[in-house]
Amino acid sequence: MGSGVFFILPTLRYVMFKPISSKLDITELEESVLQFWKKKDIFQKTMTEREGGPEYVFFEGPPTANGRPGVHHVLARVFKDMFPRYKTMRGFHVDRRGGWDTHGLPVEIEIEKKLGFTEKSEIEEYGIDRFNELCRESVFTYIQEWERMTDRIGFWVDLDRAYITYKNEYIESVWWSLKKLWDQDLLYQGYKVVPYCPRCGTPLSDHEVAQGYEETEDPSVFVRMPLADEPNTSLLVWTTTPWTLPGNVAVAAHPDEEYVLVERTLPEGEGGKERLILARPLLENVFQEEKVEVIESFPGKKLKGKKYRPLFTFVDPDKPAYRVILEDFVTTEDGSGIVHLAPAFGEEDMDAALEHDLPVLMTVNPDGRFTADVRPWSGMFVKDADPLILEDLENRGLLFDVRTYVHTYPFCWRCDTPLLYYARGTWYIRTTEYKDKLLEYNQRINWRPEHIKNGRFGNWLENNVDWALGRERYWGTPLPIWECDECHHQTAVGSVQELSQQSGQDLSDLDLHRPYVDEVVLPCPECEGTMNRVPELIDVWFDSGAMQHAQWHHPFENEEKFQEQHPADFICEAVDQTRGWFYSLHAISTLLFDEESFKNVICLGLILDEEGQKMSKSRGNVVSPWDVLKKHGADAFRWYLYTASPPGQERRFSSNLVGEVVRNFTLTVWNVYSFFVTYANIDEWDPRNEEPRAFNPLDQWLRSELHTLIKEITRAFEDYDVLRATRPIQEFVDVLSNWYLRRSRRRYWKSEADADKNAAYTTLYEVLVTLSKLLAPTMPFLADAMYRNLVGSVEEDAELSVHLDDWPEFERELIDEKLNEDMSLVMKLASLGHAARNNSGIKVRQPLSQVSFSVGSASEAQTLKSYTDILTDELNVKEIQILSSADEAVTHNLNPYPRQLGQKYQALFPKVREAILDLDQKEAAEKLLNEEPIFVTVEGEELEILPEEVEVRAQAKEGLEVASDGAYLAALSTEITPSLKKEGLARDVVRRIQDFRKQADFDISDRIRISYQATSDLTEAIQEHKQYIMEETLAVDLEESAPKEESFVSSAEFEGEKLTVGLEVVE
RNA sequence: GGGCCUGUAGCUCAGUGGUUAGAGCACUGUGCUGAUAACGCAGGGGUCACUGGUUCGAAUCCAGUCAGGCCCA
Repeated sequence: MGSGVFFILPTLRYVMFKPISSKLDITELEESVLQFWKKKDIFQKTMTEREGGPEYVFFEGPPTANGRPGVHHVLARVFKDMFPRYKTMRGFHVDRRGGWDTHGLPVEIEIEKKLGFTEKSEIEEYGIDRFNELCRESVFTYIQEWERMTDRIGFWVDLDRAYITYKNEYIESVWWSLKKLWDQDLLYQGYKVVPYCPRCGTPLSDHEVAQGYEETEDPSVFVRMPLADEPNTSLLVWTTTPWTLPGNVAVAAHPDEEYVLVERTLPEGEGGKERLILARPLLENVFQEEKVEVIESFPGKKLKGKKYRPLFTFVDPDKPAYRVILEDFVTTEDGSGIVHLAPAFGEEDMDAALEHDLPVLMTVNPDGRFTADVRPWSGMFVKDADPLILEDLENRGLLFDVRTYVHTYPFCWRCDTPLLYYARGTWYIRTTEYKDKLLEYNQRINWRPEHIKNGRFGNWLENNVDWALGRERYWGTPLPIWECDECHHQTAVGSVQELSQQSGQDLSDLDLHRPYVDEVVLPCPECEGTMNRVPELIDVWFDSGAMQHAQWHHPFENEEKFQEQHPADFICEAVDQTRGWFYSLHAISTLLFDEESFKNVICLGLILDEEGQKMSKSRGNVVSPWDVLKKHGADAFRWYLYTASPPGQERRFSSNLVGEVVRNFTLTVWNVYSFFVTYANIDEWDPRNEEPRAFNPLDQWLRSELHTLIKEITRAFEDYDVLRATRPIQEFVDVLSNWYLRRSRRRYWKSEADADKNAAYTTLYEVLVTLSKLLAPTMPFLADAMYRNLVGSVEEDAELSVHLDDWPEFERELIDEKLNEDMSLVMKLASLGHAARNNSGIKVRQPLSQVSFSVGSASEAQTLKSYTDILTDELNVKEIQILSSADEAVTHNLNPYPRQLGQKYQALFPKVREAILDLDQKEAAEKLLNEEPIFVTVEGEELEILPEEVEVRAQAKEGLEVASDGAYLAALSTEITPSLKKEGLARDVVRRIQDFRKQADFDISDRIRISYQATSDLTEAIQEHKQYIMEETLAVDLEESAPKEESFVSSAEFEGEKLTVGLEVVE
């Protein structure tokens, strides 16, 4: 033990490091680190101290604080946290501004529920002003819990300066961007087909629609649409919604499917024959048993542009209509392969209408009843008119067949009315015009996981449709477009100032929300009329996507800040944001700023519960982050999320899995750290000392591994590869604790303070300090606690916190790959040695004379020779031997490596393999082990087989305690001589006394006196190894006598011997 | 219905062309320990979702099927 201990009283002892308990109280540690950060303003300092450094730009995707934060929010937040922390340590300045998303339907629904509303109209009756006030209050219902959670998990984001989407300045910036789009003619009014409840008179959101799918039976109708230019020939057209037929403007066929013209005989009484066109794969489906004659067969393309006579002519189309168009969405699984298109009542129909410039016939009123134009059924609910429409067609000979069709169809979740797909006028952003740029700029983004780039996100951009911006709601950013009552002239307003000017009143204090903004009227510049704001709000996704400029109130303020902070270097959200925030950022940036919005993005998988179900409020399976935080702490929680699976993959989560991290990783780090602090303090070891250091191979190896680790981790961070930035640290800590420290332990508590000991401390110190830095971005609490004790206690000018220090640089000259490989061979052999001992049933405490190893090559044998010290010690044997193929103990056989030989000889490989196995195995093995080639003849050709192409496996002969794995084998000599036996007994004595010391609660460095009584063989062993026992147990005296009364007395039995000892501390 | 992802031990996940599929946890046995709520060694536990194909060789590549998830219809 440290020499100083003897002469200086403990209380006076100079303690370099703050003593720490070997038992870690995670919660207490983390809380104290949090307090320290707060007290010393560390987070602010990480920003201010890096001012002037290069900028690293992070965008916070704003959450909504009207719900409690869950585990999935923790997931996103810890991933968001690690890169800014890392970049800060690399010298970058990161402005980590927070944000809150505050508008939107979910907020409104909460309030509607609270007020017990079931109809939209109730909101207006209640008053939009009061309603919106409630929304405004509710969005921060849980803000304190969000702040508490954010703080507790160590997500450093500046919430005091957070942008808030409902603020006037924010809305004004959004208005500016909308005006800019308007000026570029990218904002327009058009139709969007939405799921619509005719009874409630409102469109439904996707979420609402998804709740109401039910299986239902609808008519499956085949109608004839007679071709205009070919007599007695009709297209056979299919629909399940007869009420949409008066709105028909075209039919669609698939361009590449095969279509046929058939002739059939009309039933008795109708006389004659008719010709019909339909898809060939559906012939049987349509005609079933009936025999028809196929006249002609052709691809769908041929039908393009064919004109037909409309079924109804209630409304005059304002554009050319009634022709065949080609669409890929047409299938030949149901119906006839020719689909009727009514653009007002189907999204695909509407898209096709836009693409082919077809008219849109509005034959249905918003209440779900036919318009006055549709004379026979005017005012009738469309579903009720179905049979009448069919009857009409039947009478006119246009109905071919009516069947029934069972499918899932959405119903209103409130009133169970079947939903109609119905075109509503709304506002669009013409993103399609920028499709090429959207795609081009997407290529510049580094997506994690990569497949999102050209997969989910790329496909979404490929199939880009104009962004439907309008919402007929209340709590959101109002669309700043005013329209004249008289001449319908429209104008967009891009700022409060503009609005003031145009309205002729000072509106600088106007709340830009409804209903106040609706009260502002403008004089029409084109006529005498007045202009009112259009009723729509905008999609909340536009709100959050606009944060890239709106958070700075750009362009009204902070121009420099905006330039500096765009685009983002890094953003991170879950994969469900692909078409949400990721898209809205990308689209707005592309259209407005002509560049990508973010350069790197981590797209997280969703968190599932233990059963693999999505966590959601409605399912009630949400794991509260607080349960995890209280039990296991934030570091372990974070570490689990980083290391459990690739970030992009969905993951099952449970609190227990986080507990594993604590046991496996956190505590291991802690134990190494606490070991170091304990012994360094006892030895008064000072990292600044300039005493000589003699690094042994283990030190060199550990440092080589450490610098390899720094290199790997740094590369992984630069690559946004979270698994590789974390998992290797875990592996490193494992070998640090279970190999380096296990093998080096005695160096720390031997008496001499020599160059070897100094080297051991130096190595461990460097490793721990470096680890604290490597762990800082991911385990910020533990890392800082370690750093502040290890570095802060020593260096006067040390940084206050690891998070203010620089990231470690690896030193190339310390990395020795050969050494790394050699050591892993040694560890492998140690493991085999343990296995052999285990097989023998002889405990490790019993020294044995020798263990023999067989290895795979001459160079490995060389390696083994240079590390015999480590192995003799680890395996408690006196001697290590190397087995050669000539030895009696072992036989060898050959295992041709498929990888090498298979690639080299391809189809010949099986024969090559045979030939190798046919050789004299012993002779061939000998050559290969000496790194010489062997030769085989295959199909008359002599082939040279190289040593690296064949594995030489060792097998022990009978009668030895062995363990083997592939080429490696350990054989143990199991003879226990009387001398070995005594040595074993002495070690047993040491083991018991150490145990008693622990039981007696002596201090690690206490010197003791031992008195003992033992059976005769044991006594002999103790006497023979007296010096050894005294050294190991820190005894100043070891004598055979009855224990004194005041001493700690205990006894033990082992190996058939009895031992009683009395221990007393030397004062 | 479409797109993307996933399916490997009881659980969480590695393995992306090499014949003998791994790790950690959990379980059983055993050993070690004055840093260890640890650790070492061993054992049980697998139709690599299924079917077909390519290949000397497939968990891995291809096609299809099934199941789960997300997004969109």
